[in-house]
Amino acid sequence: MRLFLVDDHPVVRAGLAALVGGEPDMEIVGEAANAADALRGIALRRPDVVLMDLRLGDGPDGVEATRKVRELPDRPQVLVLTTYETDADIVRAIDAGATGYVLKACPPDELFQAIRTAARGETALSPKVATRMLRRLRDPGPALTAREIEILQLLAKGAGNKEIARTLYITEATVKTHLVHVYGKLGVDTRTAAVTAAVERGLIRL
Amino acid sequence: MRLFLVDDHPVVRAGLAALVGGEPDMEIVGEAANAADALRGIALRRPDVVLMDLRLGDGPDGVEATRKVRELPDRPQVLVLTTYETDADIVRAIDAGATGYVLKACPPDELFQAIRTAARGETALSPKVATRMLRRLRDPGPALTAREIEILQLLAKGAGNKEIARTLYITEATVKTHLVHVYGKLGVDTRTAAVTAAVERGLIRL
DNA sequence: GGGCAGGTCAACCGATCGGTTGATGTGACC
DNA sequence: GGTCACATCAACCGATCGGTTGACCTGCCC
Repeated sequence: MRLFLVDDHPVVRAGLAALVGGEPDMEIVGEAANAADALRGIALRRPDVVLMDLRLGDGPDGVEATRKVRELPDRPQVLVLTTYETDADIVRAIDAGATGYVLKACPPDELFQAIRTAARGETALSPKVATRMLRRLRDPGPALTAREIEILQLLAKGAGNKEIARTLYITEATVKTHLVHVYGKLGVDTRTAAVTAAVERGLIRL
Repeated sequence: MRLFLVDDHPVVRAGLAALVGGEPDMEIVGEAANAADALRGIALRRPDVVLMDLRLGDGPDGVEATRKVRELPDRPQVLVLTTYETDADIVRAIDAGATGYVLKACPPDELFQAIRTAARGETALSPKVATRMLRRLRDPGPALTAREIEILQLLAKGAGNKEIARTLYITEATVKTHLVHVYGKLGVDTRTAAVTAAVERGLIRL
């Protein structure tokens, strides 16, 4: 099994290399610390599975990188290996074509299993992640619209309704309507609480 | 040089072990994934330097662990090794008795240097961290009071002025006065913007 | 064609917020 | 003793926000 590592932390790359070194059926054929290097390296080394971090320091993030990797001719499997477990991160990664999603905090055996599962093209999720996804399925929750997210992002910047209206080329009345919907969906009743709730759920980033 | 690792990510612990394994003057005498195990292990193994992550999953965080480690009879040096680089994290760690502060994203050589520096009891800072600290020195910035931080935390929960007043046993007028000060210090003019600014500067956590 | 969800807008109200000025009391520091 | 930072409170104003009701249009699915 040929693996390619994408992570901006040298320590993590060394750790994966060390752990994988103990598995006879796995081999690391390359690594990269950012999206651009990763694309080049993956096209060249043609790994079976790419282990991808979501935060990559400067430049495009892991989600973008995943999307591009999945557009390569070989379509290598991408297993996201990251620290974060917000719904939005998970959904965005899967949506970008990731085959699985594993947390760095998971025990090594779980990671190895996930890599083997991903190599077969099957979906591999950390138990914690799987639990989270199932909870989402049982309770789909609010599901904000794209417009509402847009409003939230401006809200987080501290913009007033008037400013939001100007920015989005709509009237203040419309902004207020959207806000009422957002409050309802997030179960809050002030703009500030809406922002923190949205951040905690991974709907927006600061 | 006897090292002890404290990090909740098995991958990171493996990475540090692998990297340090290449340095003849270093030896890992123990590791732990949480504060309680760390305290026990460190008291037992008596390392020269403790590599400490700030986020440790459940239980007390790295700052608390650092404080307790520094209260042990041997007073081992603590080198904080983490992903985060907000001013508040750095200051809290140093304040808790950390000898140095290094980012996981740094190249291995930098890390080794920092470990050796810390072992001598001298302060070791990542260049990125050092730059940040110097900027803070040149431009001390706002420096919010404890009371103002308290207000900010309630603000982040979406509390209105009336609720903040009730919670802190002061009048609404006083809350407004504090808020005016906070706005001025953070360079914003709405409560929502104050919250995001405070989060970005690491003054409060969500 | 008939829903239905999403987006847009209007008018209105009371409550809250942002900003101001001015004041008092308390510690710390020199 | 003076001064300075911090925290506390009051009264006032205009602007903004939260909440409501009702309306129209579009695109989509059945």
